[in-house]
Amino acid sequence: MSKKPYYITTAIAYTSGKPHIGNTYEIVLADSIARFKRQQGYDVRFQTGTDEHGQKIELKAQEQGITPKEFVDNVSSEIKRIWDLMNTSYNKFIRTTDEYHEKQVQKIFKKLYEKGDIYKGHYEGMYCTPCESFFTQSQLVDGKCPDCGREVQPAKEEAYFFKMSKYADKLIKHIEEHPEFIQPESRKNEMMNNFLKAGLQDLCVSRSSFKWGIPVDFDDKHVIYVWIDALSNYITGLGFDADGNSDELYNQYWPADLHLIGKDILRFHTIYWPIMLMALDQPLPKQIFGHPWLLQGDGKMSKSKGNVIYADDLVGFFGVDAVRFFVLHEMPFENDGVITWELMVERLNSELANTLGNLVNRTISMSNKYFGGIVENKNDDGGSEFDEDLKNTAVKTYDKVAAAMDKLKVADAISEIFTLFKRCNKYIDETMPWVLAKDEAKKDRLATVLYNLVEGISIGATLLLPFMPETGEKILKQLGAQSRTLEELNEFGKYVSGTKVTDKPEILFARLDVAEVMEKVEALKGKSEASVKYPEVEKKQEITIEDFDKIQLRVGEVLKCEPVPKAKKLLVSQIRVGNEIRQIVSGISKYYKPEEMVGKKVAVVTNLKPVKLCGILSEGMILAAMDNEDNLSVLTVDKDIICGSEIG
RNA sequence: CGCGGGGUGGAGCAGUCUGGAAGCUCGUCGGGCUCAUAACCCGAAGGUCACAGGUUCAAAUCCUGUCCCCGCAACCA
Repeated sequence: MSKKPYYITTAIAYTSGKPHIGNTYEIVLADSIARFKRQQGYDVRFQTGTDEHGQKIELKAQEQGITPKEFVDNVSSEIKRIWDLMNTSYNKFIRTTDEYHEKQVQKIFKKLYEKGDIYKGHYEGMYCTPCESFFTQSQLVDGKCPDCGREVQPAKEEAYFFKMSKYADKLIKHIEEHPEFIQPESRKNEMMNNFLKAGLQDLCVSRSSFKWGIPVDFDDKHVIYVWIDALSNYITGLGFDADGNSDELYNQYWPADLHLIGKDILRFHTIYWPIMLMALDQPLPKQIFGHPWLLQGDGKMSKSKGNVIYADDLVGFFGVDAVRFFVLHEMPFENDGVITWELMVERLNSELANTLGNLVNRTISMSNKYFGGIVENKNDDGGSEFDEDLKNTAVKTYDKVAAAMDKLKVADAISEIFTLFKRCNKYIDETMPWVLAKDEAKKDRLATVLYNLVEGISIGATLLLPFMPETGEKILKQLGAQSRTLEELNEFGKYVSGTKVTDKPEILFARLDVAEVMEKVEALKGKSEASVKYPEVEKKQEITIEDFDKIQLRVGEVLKCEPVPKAKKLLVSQIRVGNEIRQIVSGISKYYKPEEMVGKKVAVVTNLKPVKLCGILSEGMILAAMDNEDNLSVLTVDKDIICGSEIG
């Protein structure tokens, strides 16, 4: 009897930097699903990897003075290290710089080109020659290059386009006929209404503005842009061949059962990717789940805010399984979840240490104390109804977990398991083993109570394996329980009567003190801050004193300042510069209240070409300094000096 | 009228699609117990489900409008 295949993938991680806990969440989620499916008897293939091309990487490598390949080798192995640290059971770690992948991507590109689905066209826009970049009209700043401020010329660049519209109707039909295709369902409507029904534009699938990518083999001025390169990983990782000589693996596992991705890239996976597959005459994946994000307490995590939480740090404090538990349990199905150190500690203490750890510990201690560790089923229910209730809960847990997992509600699945552990704790209070122990006549009853407990915990621990593999194993080992199949979880009493539990129960999760943890976290933060302190000073082109002299700087006094209606970031100031009064708009409302600005003597650029911002004329610029942590300070003069004075 | 998410006991969230006694975790208070990691079990207090209208026998849930918060986009000269 051959097992049913189940192919699950995560998005491949972009190798621009170290992944934070939000990125790590995805792989853990996928891993728990993969492990659960294996437990259910599926032949699971689980693929993850790294997406390693693109301009951003080219630039970062350049900054560090290494080749792009060296750069991505470093980051990719770091990502892999963290995936391994999280104890994830992927079968395949693909890198988009792997040779077989690159070769197939070229073939796919060529095939689609020959078929006519990809055609050579032109990307039109305004071009800045020194920056080698295209901009749309709306991106231009004052009609000039937004990066360097130089003149731009209207230009056309050759590029390849994918005829998306050709397949749009077919895709719409597919989505409508397969309600499970896009999950959660609310996202489906978003995709349909915003993109598909509005009409698909042809997608630009090549670039010639940078080199770090897979070259188009029949036109080497171009590299293949991220869509075709990255998305193809799901099939190239199985040995797909565009000419029809695919590996056995491909036939076995494709189409994928589940693409697990972040909600931000749902569009690419539910529109571009299916269309690519249609163009290749390949079946579509069965389901795509755009999971929500894991956010840090004070807003979205970002390196510049210095509030990034990394998986390694968390694991260092709490251990792998506690972190797995946290991200899986705390992440709701549709809305973004929040992670803070305090919350982490709270969960660890209440659920893991108190409910679970303590339960295992007290059960084993009692077995040792009363029966020298031997757990025997004497089938003495003592005439109580508690046994029945406990058994019922235990036996039904698997079905509840499975039902939740079918809907990808991993958090709910875990909650179900903990409901069982809580039921076990309650059972102890109901049956009061310590009272039974005082009565020799109730020895069989006592034995039965402990047996029921051990059996209940065994069932829970087995169910826990996909989510917290190490913990599940540890518990089963401490109990001396044999591994069992899922069918055997629907039956109470599979624990072998007469087994001896460990005589030295190990603490599974130690309680932590929030204050102490926070102290250590602060220390950790301090350390990393000290080492990354100063911002990099990028080298701009050298200028002469004459160039500098072109800029006219003056001291100006803010007479009046108010917010710009309809604009979030802008303040408009009336500034006296010598004998004239200028109106200047600045994007500083996040940092200064209008009344704070009034009276300040600030540095002003007075010969900038006036522009309109949100409909308001701005005649100059107030100079301000800004750091990486989102602090901004306007430059003021340090002695009282008359406004209009020249700066230079 | 840019796009989207959200406002539910002190905190964090579920419930909203498919109306039908307001639920979970933490915290607080009271009690029980002592096998255990000061843990476990029971009970209580605490909510006009942002606000205002509407539909309905019945609204946290459906409809309309308003206010507030948070992302993204756009202006950051």
